[in-house]
Parts: sequence; structure tokens; C-alpha cells
Amino acid sequence: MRILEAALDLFETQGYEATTVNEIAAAAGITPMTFFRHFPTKDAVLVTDPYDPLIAEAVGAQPVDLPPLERTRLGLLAALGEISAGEDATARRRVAIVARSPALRAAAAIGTEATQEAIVDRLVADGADRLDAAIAASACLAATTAALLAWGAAHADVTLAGLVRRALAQLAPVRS
Amino acid sequence: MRILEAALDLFETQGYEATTVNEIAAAAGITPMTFFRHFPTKDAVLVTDPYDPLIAEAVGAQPVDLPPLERTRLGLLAALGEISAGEDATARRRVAIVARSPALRAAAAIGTEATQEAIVDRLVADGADRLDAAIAASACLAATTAALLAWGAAHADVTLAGLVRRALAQLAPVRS
DNA sequence: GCTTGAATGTTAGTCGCTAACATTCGTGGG
DNA sequence: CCCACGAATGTTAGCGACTAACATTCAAGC
Repeated sequence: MRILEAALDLFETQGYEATTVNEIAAAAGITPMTFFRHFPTKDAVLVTDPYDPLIAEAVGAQPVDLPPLERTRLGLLAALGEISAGEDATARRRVAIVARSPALRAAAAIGTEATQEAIVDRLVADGADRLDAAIAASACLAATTAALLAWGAAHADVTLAGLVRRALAQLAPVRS
Repeated sequence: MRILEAALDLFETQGYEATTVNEIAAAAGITPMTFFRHFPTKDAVLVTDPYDPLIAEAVGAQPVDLPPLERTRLGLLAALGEISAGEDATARRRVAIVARSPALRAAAAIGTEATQEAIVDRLVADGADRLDAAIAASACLAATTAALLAWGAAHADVTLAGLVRRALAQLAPVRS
């Protein structure tokens, strides 16, 4: 946790790419080597995705006769309640930092690929075509990610759940 | 072009991360330094996006009273003709390599961010809300990217335009 | 008290990438 | 025809992320 605090502080003051893991290690009172024993990469301090199984399950719980995109969309909305509970203070700090760095957004994109894969596997297990499933999952996750990044840059009174609902509403089959 | 050929060959035989730019340079008969004078980064050999203005213009050409997602969707479909003309032989090789490497997919994701930004700017210029525009553009581009990656892994007789049409059809406002 | 295992440190190295400077070489003007 | 100029290439040195092999500390359990 000392590492995480030190890293967050440094990232916020001088930016992500401008701070080296040597600096982080020094600020945390450890060796650079020790940093990598706790985080496999520099970006792992900010990018973590513990929600994949939860989301995949929520998608699978939607009616099977719906098209993949609609199942994914409703599944994400259903999972939203439990996920946005994890909206602690540091979560927003982390998202804000990620939103500012292309390298970090790329790392996050790789992270959401895992989520996409979980969803796709679930959809395919219920008989969906793999490409159709990938299209549906990636579109929904992209919209959600856009909302997430906007949340990181938004004022404190804006809620993540609201933005995500707005994002997924745009993908609803019949729009006003 | 010697560099590009050498890189493509090495990437295909031993994989992207397993081949160093030293190897590429040696295979092309040059110095590592010279490699970076022609390509700013190692991934620049594979990831290039010259279509941004074309796409943004196509999106802008769609009826202004449609919602952002629909404008983007139709714009991408309209631009598809001219883009898939660039389906030369090496394009597919490149996409296939990108599809296999997480690091390259991440680099490509950053590339499509530029496209997304171009689309968003165009939509915002026509009065759309910035977040709504970002959601629409990222969802459409994610679906398109899914199709592109599938194309890279598909048989030779599968056409890119067909896959993209299928991808964007799933985002149509009223589905069967 | 001794041992075991986990956490940490040390050293050295690879790879992507950059900067400062030297070198070759083909082309056009004197 | 020669020289000067600029473009492309090479050389050296270095930074930063990351890894591997090995040594060290240190706390808990037998």
C-alpha cells in the first residue's frame, strides 16, 4: 500500500510517463526490484480488473433468446450495481490518471479484452456465433469505457453509474 | 521497404515480441539506429491509420437529425467502400500479426483513438453532446475493430467489407 | 535454538528508444 | 570536372522498463 500511495502521488504531481519506478521505489522506501515483486508492471499499479467473472455471470443471466448485444447490454447494467459499489476514493484518482495517459489507456484496453473474452465465452456457450458475440461485447465495453473515462475527468458530483447507464442506453435496440 | 519485408517475415516466423529490432535491422542489412529513423517505434511497422479524415467526413455527410450512433454507423458504412479498396496482400498479413499480439492490439487501439477523436469532433461540431459522441464513436469503432481482427484470422475468401457490414448491422437501431 | 520460508536486496543483463556527433555518398552548381 | 551540400546511415553512450540468478534478512514454528 505504501507503494500504491507513493505511485499515485507521483503520478498526479508529475504525470505517469514522467515518473520512473525508481522514483516510486525511493518514495516508498524500497528497491526498484521490490516494486516489481508486488506489481508485475508499472501500469499494474493503476490497471486492475477483478470484475470479469461477475460480469460474465450477469450477462449469462439475461434471457437466452435475446440477441447477443442486448444480452450483453442488460448484463452490464445488471452488474453495474455491485461494481459501482467499489467507487472508493482512490478509484476515481486512478481512473483520472489513466484517462490522461495514452500508454495507460492502452494497458486498460488490454485489461478489458479479458472482460470481453469472458463475456464472449459465455455468449458462445449459449449458442451465439463467436464473431457476433465479440462484436456485441466489444461495442458494449467500448461504450462503458468511454463513460468510465468521462467519469475520471468529471466533477465529483457526477456518478459513474449514471454515466454508464447513459452510455448503454444509446445501444438500446429502439431509441427515441 | 526492405525493412518492412524483413520485419513482416520475422514477425510471422517467430512472433512479434520474440523478434527484436536488432534482428530486423540485421535482416534488412542496416543498423538498429536506421530502423528508428524510418519507423518511430517497433509497432509502427504494422500499425498505420491514414483513413481518419476520410471517415470523419463520411460521418459528417450523414443526416444531421439522426442520433450520433446512427450517424457514425452509416458514415462508417459509407467510407467502407474506399477503405476496403486498400485490401492489398500485405494488409492482411499485418492484421493477422496484430491480431496475435496483445501489445500490438494495444498500439492499434491507440491508433483508433485518433479516428474516434476525429469522428467525435465532427459530431460535436454538428451539435452533439461530447460524451454521447464519444460513446457512439467508440462503440462503432470497437465493433469494426472486432470485425477487422476476425478478418485477419479468417480464410482468404472472407471479405473485410462483409465482416464490417455484419458488425455494424448489429448496432442498427431496430433489429429483427 | 534452529530451521524454514517469505520478503527484500544486489548485480548484471536485455530490449526499446533517444541524443550528439561523425561519416559516407550521390547530386547539382561553380 | 571538382567541390560543396544535404540526405541517409553509422557510432557511441545513455535512460528506463523489466528479468534472472544469487545473497541476505527476518519472523514464525518445530
